[in-house]
Amino acid sequence: MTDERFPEGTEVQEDEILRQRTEKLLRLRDDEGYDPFAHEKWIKKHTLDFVRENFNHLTEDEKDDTEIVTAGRLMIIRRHGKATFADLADETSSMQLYFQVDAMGEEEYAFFKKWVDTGDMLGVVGYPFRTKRGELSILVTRCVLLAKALRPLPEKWHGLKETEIRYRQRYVDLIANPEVRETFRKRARIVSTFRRVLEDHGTLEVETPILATLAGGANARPFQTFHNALGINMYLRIATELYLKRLIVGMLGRVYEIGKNFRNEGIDTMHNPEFTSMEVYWAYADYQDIMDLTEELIVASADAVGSRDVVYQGTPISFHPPFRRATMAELVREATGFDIGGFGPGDDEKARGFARAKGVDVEGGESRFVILTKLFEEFVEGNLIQPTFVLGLPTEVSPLAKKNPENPDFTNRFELFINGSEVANAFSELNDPLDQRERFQDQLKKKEAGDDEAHVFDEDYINALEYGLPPTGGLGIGIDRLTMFLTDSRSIRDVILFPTMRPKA
RNA sequence: GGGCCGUUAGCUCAGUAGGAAGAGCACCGGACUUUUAAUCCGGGUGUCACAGGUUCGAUCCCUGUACGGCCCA
Repeated sequence: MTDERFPEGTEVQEDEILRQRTEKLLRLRDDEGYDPFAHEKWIKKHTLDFVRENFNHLTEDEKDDTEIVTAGRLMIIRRHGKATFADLADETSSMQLYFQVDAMGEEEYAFFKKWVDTGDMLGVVGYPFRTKRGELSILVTRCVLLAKALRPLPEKWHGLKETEIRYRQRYVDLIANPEVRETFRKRARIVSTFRRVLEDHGTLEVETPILATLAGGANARPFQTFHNALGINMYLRIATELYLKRLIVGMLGRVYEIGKNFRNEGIDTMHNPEFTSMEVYWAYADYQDIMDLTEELIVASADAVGSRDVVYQGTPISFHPPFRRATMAELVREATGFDIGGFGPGDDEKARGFARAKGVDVEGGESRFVILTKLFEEFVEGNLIQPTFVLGLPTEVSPLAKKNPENPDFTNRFELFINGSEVANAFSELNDPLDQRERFQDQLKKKEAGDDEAHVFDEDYINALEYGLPPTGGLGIGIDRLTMFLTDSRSIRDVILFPTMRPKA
């Protein structure tokens, strides 16, 4: 259906409010010669927060002579004939506006009354005052329609709840739910806290390829794509690790990268196919130094968004250092009675039997170290509610970590768990190129045995190690998950502005 | 991948043991110069997610599909 008053090709929506508002916009242009979309800028001198902070001293019925020039979105209008109250919201706050024919003049007030609707973007000039009822307000002397809203705002009292619309049309969610804006501000504060702490430690921010011919550095299936000009398959990175360590070989000393990784796996409340991680590598440091750094980053983030005492979905979580530190072997022994120390090289089947007896799914070829890891995942992980460093992960599941010289079956590695989820992973980096080659070969065997999440063999990375990687400590932290816990967000989608969604239709 | 739940007006939600689809807010028209979920008078704006089936008749019952949510793997 088309209408000759709409530009060629414009589809007139069936929605009644959209149609009315669009017609109103066209009448505004035709009848008044006023185009709200013609404005290029507005000199906004004051935020609503500024007004609130600086004129809070005003008492009932008191007005200040400071001229305020501000702007924002009109959220709600209360019309009373020749006077109108409205709530204006901007990026900092919101404030009541008072439009009065005496203060604005007949013509200007009539224009406002006839053409301005909720949702519109409005430039406002006026004076701060406090109403008889005690509400700090702006007495408007002039208002300028800066952009017209053709679609109605969601319900003023209940807001927008429908998760599907909230995620797909985040802009509506952000308009309707100010607490969502606050969550993303907190996320930004966490990220900038990371940058500040890392740079205070002399760490250089770098950028490494997202698009590469190999996707290494983690156990995960990558997204595949194709480069037309080169005629080759390429992958989206699953981790930044191997590139960053090449930079340590290249004598950059301390480097970090904050950016997106992509893993081709399922979506749930803890996983989004693209997520943000921070990885950092320090030359000459070991995993103990990195544990201290991890604690510092997380405590500073908690401070930045509010408090070290957090309640996550009803569960109190304390971010007061030091965090608990325990080895995987200890934790599994406490939880299940499985003592890895009692299982020798020939005891893999015995270990599998133990796991089967505990009801764990066992395929048949697992080593006692894989069984230890499975028991950890099954019986320990979910109970680590308070921040806990889990140390001493088996070498077999840590192909990039340096072995513990006292017990080479285990590595100098830790993972940090919060609320039962892995938030950080760190280790003393394996820098022996001969050992690294063997580890990659083990991974290759796993891949050939059908594990399509096994690490890829990266020959150039070995080449880099052959030039000499100094002893190095490295860390990866999942920014999204940390943000969830620090903002009491139930789903990872609540801390990602535009989460991955299946297209409609 | 499996199980459970959801999808009704722009938004938040009712509803029908199967008989012409409802409320509040929003929106439209009118009144109103201190309201703040303003109030008062008048107006319902809908492909009941989609496609089949059962039935005289389906938003409701059945099957399938799509999208979303939660739990599990």
